[in-house]
Amino acid sequence: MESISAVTALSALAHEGRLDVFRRLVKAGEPGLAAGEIARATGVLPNTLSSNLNILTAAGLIISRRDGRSIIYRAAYDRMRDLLAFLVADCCGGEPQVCAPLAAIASQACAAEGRSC
Amino acid sequence: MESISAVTALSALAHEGRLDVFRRLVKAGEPGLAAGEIARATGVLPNTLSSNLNILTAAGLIISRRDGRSIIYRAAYDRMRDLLAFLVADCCGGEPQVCAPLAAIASQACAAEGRSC
DNA sequence: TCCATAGTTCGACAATAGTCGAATTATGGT
DNA sequence: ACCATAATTCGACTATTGTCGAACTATGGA
Repeated sequence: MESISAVTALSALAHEGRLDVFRRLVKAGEPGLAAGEIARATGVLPNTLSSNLNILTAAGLIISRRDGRSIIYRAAYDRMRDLLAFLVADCCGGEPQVCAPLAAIASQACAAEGRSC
Repeated sequence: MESISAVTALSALAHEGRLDVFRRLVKAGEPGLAAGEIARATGVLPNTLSSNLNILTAAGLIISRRDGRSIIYRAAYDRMRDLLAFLVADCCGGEPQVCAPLAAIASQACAAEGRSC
C-alpha cells in the first residue's frame, strides 16, 4: 500500500461519525447495511451521512450496491487488512515484542465473539 | 480504548509528514531519533516538524525525552497496539476470515525482517 | 402517469488544520 | 558572561473540512 493511500484511509477514519459507521459495517459483515438504516441508527442527517459514506468509499474502505430503492454498504475487508499491514510493516525492525501481541489481538477479538479463527 | 481517543490517534496519523515520522520512529525502535535528525532526514522545517511532533505526542503515539541539547522521540508501542486492537475489535462478528490474516500480517512483518516472534 | 420513499448532489457558510517567518527558551562549550 | 546550537512557541495567513438546507435523481407501487 502506498503511503498516500494509507493517509487517505486514515483520514477517512479520523472522524467520529465515519469511524462509527465503518465499525458498524465491519460488525454487520457481508450483508451490510442500507444508508437509511445507518442514518436512523446514528441520528445523522441523510445528506451529511451520504457525504461521509462517499469519503469512506473514495478511500476504498467500504463498497456499495443498489438493492431496490436502498443502497447497501458493506466494509471492504481486504482494504482494511492492507491498511493494518501497512501500519505494522516496520514495527518488527524496532521492537519485535510489538508484532507478537498482534496475533493475540486477533485471537482475542475472535474469542470475545465466542468464535475460533 | 475510547472512540474519541482512537479518532485523535487516527487524525495524528492521517498526514503524510506525520505518518512518515511515526513510521521512522517505529523502525528506529527503543533508542529513538532526535528532532534534528528527523528534520534533516525529511527536509521539513524545524518549527513545522515540532508542531507535528506535538500532535503525535498529544495523541499518545510518541514519547520524548531530553538528552543534552537534543530531544529524542520514540514510538509508543503500547498505544499503537491499543489502536490496532480497537480497529479490529468488531471484525470477527462480521467476517471471521478477516481476523485470521492478522496473525499472518504480524508474522509476515517479522519474517521480512528475518526475525522470529 | 402520479406520488411517496430512498439517497445523492449542490452551494454556502463556519470551523479547523497546516505552514511559515520571527521571536523565545534551554543547553553546552569557551 | 557570552556565543552557538537545538528545539519550541507565537502570530498570521491560506487551504481544507464538516455541516446544513434546498433541490435533484432514481426506484417501486397505485
